[in-house]
This record gives sequence, structure tokens and C-alpha cells, in this order.
Amino acid sequence: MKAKSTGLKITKAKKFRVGGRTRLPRAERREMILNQAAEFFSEYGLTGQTRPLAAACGISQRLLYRFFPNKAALTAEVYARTILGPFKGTWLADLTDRERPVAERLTDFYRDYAETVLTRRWLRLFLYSSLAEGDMAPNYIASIITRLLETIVEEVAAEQDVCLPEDVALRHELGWTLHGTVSHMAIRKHLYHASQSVPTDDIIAFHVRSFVAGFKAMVEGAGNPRPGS
Amino acid sequence: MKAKSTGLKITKAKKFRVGGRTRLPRAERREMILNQAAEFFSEYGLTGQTRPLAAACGISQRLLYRFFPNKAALTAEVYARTILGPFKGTWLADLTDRERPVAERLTDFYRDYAETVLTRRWLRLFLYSSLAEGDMAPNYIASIITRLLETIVEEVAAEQDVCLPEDVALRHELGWTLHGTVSHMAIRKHLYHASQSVPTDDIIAFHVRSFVAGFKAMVEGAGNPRPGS
DNA sequence: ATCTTTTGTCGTCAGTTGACGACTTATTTT
DNA sequence: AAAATAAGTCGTCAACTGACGACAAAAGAT
Repeated sequence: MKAKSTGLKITKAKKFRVGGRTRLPRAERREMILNQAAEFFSEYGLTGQTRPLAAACGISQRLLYRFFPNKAALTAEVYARTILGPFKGTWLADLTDRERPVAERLTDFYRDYAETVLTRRWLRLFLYSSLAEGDMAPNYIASIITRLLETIVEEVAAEQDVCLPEDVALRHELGWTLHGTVSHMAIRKHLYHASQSVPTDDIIAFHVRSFVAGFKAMVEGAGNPRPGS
Repeated sequence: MKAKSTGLKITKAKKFRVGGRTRLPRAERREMILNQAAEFFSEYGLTGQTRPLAAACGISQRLLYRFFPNKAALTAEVYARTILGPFKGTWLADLTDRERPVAERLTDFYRDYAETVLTRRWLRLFLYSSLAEGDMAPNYIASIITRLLETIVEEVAAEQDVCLPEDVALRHELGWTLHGTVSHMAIRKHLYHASQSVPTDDIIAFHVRSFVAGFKAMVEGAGNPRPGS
């Protein structure tokens, strides 16, 4: 009983070992835990327990506390990575490239956005933590999205030669019309067990078409209907 | 110490008594608990504990178990009332009243819908239970909303003389364009601590305008672009 | 007034859950 | 090979949480 069942004695298998428990260097194990934890908490919420999480990681519960002083520290880091991580810096630049028609830019952007941000993992974690009042970092997210909305609205208005209302909040709301539908589509997809028969890319395409085509009508009579530009 | 502090002896005060603990008839107490529980669970999720709930009700924890055999029974009834309760039967009829322009019908409908269904209580409870996989009664809700979507899409198509795609799922997706934005607006309002400076009614108004104005462009090229009707 | 029923609380029990001290085992250093 | 360091587990503790038996007291019935 002292020897390994197979008796194999791998001397230089630095990384992973077959039998028994795997032993990883600190940084790798930490990474592995954070990744599993993101998956786990996005499924069960930030109130998910440490024991099931450890089981999902294939380690003992105690080991979690060798990497994080307490559960809050773990969830905080998971949140920061999963929620704030996937936002790309190139989006603003791509959206303002007036060489291309705005509908095309928007379709491209939202397809990318849906693929990288509006994933099951991101969405569920975001909703879980939004519901729990202790918002982890909503301001940062909010400011990023606000900037995107402003840009989108301005780009469409520029292409269609539409005069936007002065009120900033109102301009944001115009942008939310499109951003909201796309976000809500993701919610349907990842929360309600929707049929999923229409491909995401198609849905985004006609959300954009609808938005662009209805933009002028939407703005007129919205707030500052001062035609002039 | 035997007598009440004031010494008052109200003989016929059937309902409520001032000092000490209030004593309610069974049905009333039950109602009161269910109402408080709806508020409580919508704030803290269905995993909220029975002791804080009892405290919010102003009763002992034990008393909850005089009305419900276990916590699951309580949450189930709260869910049924809060989520399934507020849907109105008149909506379908009102939406199909072709005497009035469809934009007007839609605006009226969504204002009512936002006021009665998309409340903080409803939305949070709905999201909490959607996130927890054990969907309480999603089928019933889904079928109601599906019917609304079909009606809305048909009404707009009829007014604009647009030919709808054959694919039912695709037709639903068209309706989700509007339903999604309005729903997402409610999410922003009740989950993210949004600024709230633009009145809900205004937002709904231009969501509807955008949808109606962009409808034709959205449908064309969506799926079955067979012009003919 | 006395008895009965109904409404309500106290205290407690078993199973969880976050946290951590003490110990074991593998890898690296000397 | 021995010592030192790093990776990992076992077992346990205190606080929490759903559930419930036993008891207290108010309201109604006789």
C-alpha cells in the first residue's frame, strides 16, 4: 500500500502527474482556481459555497484559503476579471470609422460585443452581483457603456444628419434602445431556456437595421426637436 | 406587571391592538406574511433566510411554519402570486383594436405593462428565480409573452402592409426587439442604480416610435422576404 | 368563571458553511 | 542524503439556518 498502484516513478514530469493528486506551482493553481471559480459563481451566484467550488476544482476546501484570505477576496477577484476583463479598447475607434456605413459598423461591433462580453459567464455573474446590492464595480462598467452609447448615437446622427437633443441623459436613452435589445437578447439566451433557433448574428443584424431605420423618427419629438444642423 | 401598561381594556377591537404583539386572524396574517415575503425575497433573493423575513414581518420565525409546511412552499406561493399575478387579460384585446393607430396602442400597452409587471418587485424576483436553474413556472410566462409578441408583430405588419416571415421563431424575434428594450429599461431602472432622469413614459414612447418606424426595414431581409400581401 | 380553540413565542436540534491549526507529502536546496 | 520549503489534506470550531416540540396567552364558547 505504500507504493503507487502502478509503481511508475516519473521523475521529471514537471507539470502534471497521472496518479494521485496533481501538484501545481502556486501561480498555475491560482489561475486554475480563478477560472473554475468564475464558472462556478456565474452558475450558482456569489453565494455559492466554498466546498462545492473546491470539489469542482478537484482540490480540498482548505486549499482555497492558501490563495485567498477569505471568500470575499476570491469573489472580488473573480468579479474583476470576468466582468471588467473582456472590454476591448478598439471598439470606440472602430465605431467612429466613417469610411464605412454606420449600420455595418454597428453590426460588427455588436457581434463582437455579444461574443466577448455577453457570454453566459459574464451575464450571469453580472446579474447576480447587480441583484446583490453591494455592487462590486458598477461605476467603471457604467462609464464604459455610457461612452459607447454616446459614440453610437453620435455616429448614427451624423450619418443621417439628425440633430440630437441637448440633454445628455436623453441621448443615452436613445442609445439604450439598441444596446438594450441586444443585451436583452443575451439575457433570453443565457437565462431563460429559450429556443435559440434564430442565430444570434441574424438577430443582431435586424436589431441594428431597425434602430438605424427608426432613428430619425425616434429622435424627432424625443426632447429637443430643434431642426437646424 | 400583570395588567397592560395603560390598563385600557378594549373589548371589541377586533382587528388590531396597540400594545404588545398584535394578534391577527389566520387569513389576514397569512396575507400579511405573503406580502412581506414578496418584498423580502425580491430584495434578497429566494435564498433569503427565514429569520430576517420573520423580523421584517414583526413575528417570530416559528410562526411562519404555522402557515407554510416549509420554506419552499412559501417561496413557491410568493412566486406564483408575484410573477403570474399581474398579467392582465385585456391586453390582447386592446392591442388588436384596429380603430387606433398601432403606435398608440403599443405605447399605451407598454406603459401599462411597465407599471404593473415591470415593477421592482416583479423584475428582481423574476431574475432571481431565472438565475436559479429550478425555474418555477417559466413555461406559463413564456407562453403569455409569446402570444403578446405574435399579436404585436402582426398588428404592426397589418398596419404597414408588411409581409411577415413564415418562421414563427423569427417572428417572435421581431417582437422581442421592442419587448426587449422596454424590459431592459426596467432592468436598468431597478437593478443598476441608474440616473432615472428621463421619465419612463417618454422612454417607452420613443422605443415604440423607433420600432414602428424601423419595422419595415427590419423585416425586409430578415428571413422570408417574399413581398406580395 | 371555566373550558376550548386559536394565535403566538421560546428554546433547541441537526445539518451547513466560512475559516483555520496541525499534519502529511512532494519538490528543491545544500 | 538531509534539511528546508512549498503544496496539499484532515479534522474541527463557531456561527448560521431550516425545522419543530413544548409551552404561554388571547379570544371565543359554555
